[in-house]
Amino acid sequence: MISSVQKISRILNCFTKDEPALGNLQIAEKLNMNASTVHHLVRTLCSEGILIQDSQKKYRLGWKLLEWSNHVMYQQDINTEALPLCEGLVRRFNTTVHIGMLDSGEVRFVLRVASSNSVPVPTFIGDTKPAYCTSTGKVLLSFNPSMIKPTISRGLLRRAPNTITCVEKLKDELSSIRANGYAISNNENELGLYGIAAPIKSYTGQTIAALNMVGPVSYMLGQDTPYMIHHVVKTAESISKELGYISVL
Amino acid sequence: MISSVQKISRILNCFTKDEPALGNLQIAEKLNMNASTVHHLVRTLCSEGILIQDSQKKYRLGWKLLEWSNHVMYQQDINTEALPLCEGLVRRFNTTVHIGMLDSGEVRFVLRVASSNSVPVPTFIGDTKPAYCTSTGKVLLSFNPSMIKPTISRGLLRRAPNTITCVEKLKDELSSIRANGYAISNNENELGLYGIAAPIKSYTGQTIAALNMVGPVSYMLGQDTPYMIHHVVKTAESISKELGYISVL
DNA sequence: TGGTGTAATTTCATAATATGAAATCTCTTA
DNA sequence: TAAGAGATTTCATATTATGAAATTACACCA
Repeated sequence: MISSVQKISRILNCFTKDEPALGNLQIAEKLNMNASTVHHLVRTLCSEGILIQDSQKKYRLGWKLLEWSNHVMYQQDINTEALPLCEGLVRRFNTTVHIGMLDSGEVRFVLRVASSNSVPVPTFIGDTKPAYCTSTGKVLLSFNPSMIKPTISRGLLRRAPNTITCVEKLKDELSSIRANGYAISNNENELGLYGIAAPIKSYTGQTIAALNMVGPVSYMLGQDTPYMIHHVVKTAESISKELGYISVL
Repeated sequence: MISSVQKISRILNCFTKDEPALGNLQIAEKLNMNASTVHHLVRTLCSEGILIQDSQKKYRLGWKLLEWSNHVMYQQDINTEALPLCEGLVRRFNTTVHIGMLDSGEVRFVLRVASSNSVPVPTFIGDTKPAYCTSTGKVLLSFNPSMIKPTISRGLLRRAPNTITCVEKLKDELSSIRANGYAISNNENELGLYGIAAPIKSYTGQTIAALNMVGPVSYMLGQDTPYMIHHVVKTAESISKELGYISVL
């Protein structure tokens, strides 16, 4: 049994950066659904502003999604408080900056800031990545120890040359991250990427999110890395100070 | 007959800035729907990431909406190209800046930039306002003459002391806006607000959106208004140059 | 510890809505 | 202007959503 919610979700998922506009038949084919069924759904989605139909009769994601996304709680706070600080980092280092949160034992990216100068990095808002082999995830785990066991129990698969696949080594790594106040990931999740992450804390002291800056290994190591780390940590601290409290995820 | 799309849309619309978290019964009451019906929908919405359930069992808008909103076509381009320029305006003048597009004869705001220093202005992304009595709308109308007639035919209601309610006067106003390259709205739509708007054009020369800067009348007239206008126009031109082409709405 | 109240969640027979094959419309291209 | 491709509509039927009532979960308090 497939519910209407799932059908709608699938339809909206058809639209991507590479295919921002789709015709009725294109959607129906992609989803292996009947064209008239899709048509009914798509028409109603249009009438709600969730899709719009452009001049070539292709459908596109609509303004209603913008409206809703602006009410997503953490997004509100992040836009007001964290965005300008993240943009500062991007400008200073020509990198890509993310904010990630733990979601069911994985890292979910809720903010991404890059510019046309940023060294390109393939990440997307809403994506998840494993927690044990990303700088963001390791920060979140080290400051949320209750999540360590469930993460480990799913297994530590090798994903890149330096992935930590030994439970004991991971625990040691998380301890030193907790001690240092930041995490590094160098070729641990994706070949060629180097990330720095630091905790963002609420007023209760709980680490609710992590600030992350990524770039190609060669680029990042060609910079003054300690200086970068210092700025990531300081920025995360500023965000923590400003954010106050977020209760979600 | 009420479709599943509408039901879902209504549920998501329940979540606002003021009520970012709602329980099952709260939603059911608001919508006058059966609690178990709402529950079924809400559960599936959670499993798709469209809602999330927080630690107090309240539901909130979820990360999936962020993901989709990032694929909304104009949002992509606007975030990359226009956002930094808008932020520059906000910083320089301590105002609130919008980008609006024509949508079925009304102005739909697709971007809003403000800061904690901005003089507060009550506007929201996704909102619509009448075209004939807002600076943004007047710019869009004056550069898209085919929309003038349908707008007028809905009537020109007085909404504030200076609303233009005479068709001839509006046509004159639109001509001079076309000649000047910018529009002013002073107490025309909302009491106490003063707006400046300038056209954003695609490479075809078509005006596809308008840049708008608003503030309280007293604040705006206390500044160097011509200087502000100059900057709004210049910024809109820069965005036009960068944006290239947007085909939606 | 147990009792009470509130809200979330589940169940399942029934009511209501979604489905899809085929017909029709609407462009675009030759 | 004819042919083709895709969008759109129709309507009898299949499928899914609905909601009253039962159950569970949990917080608060004596």
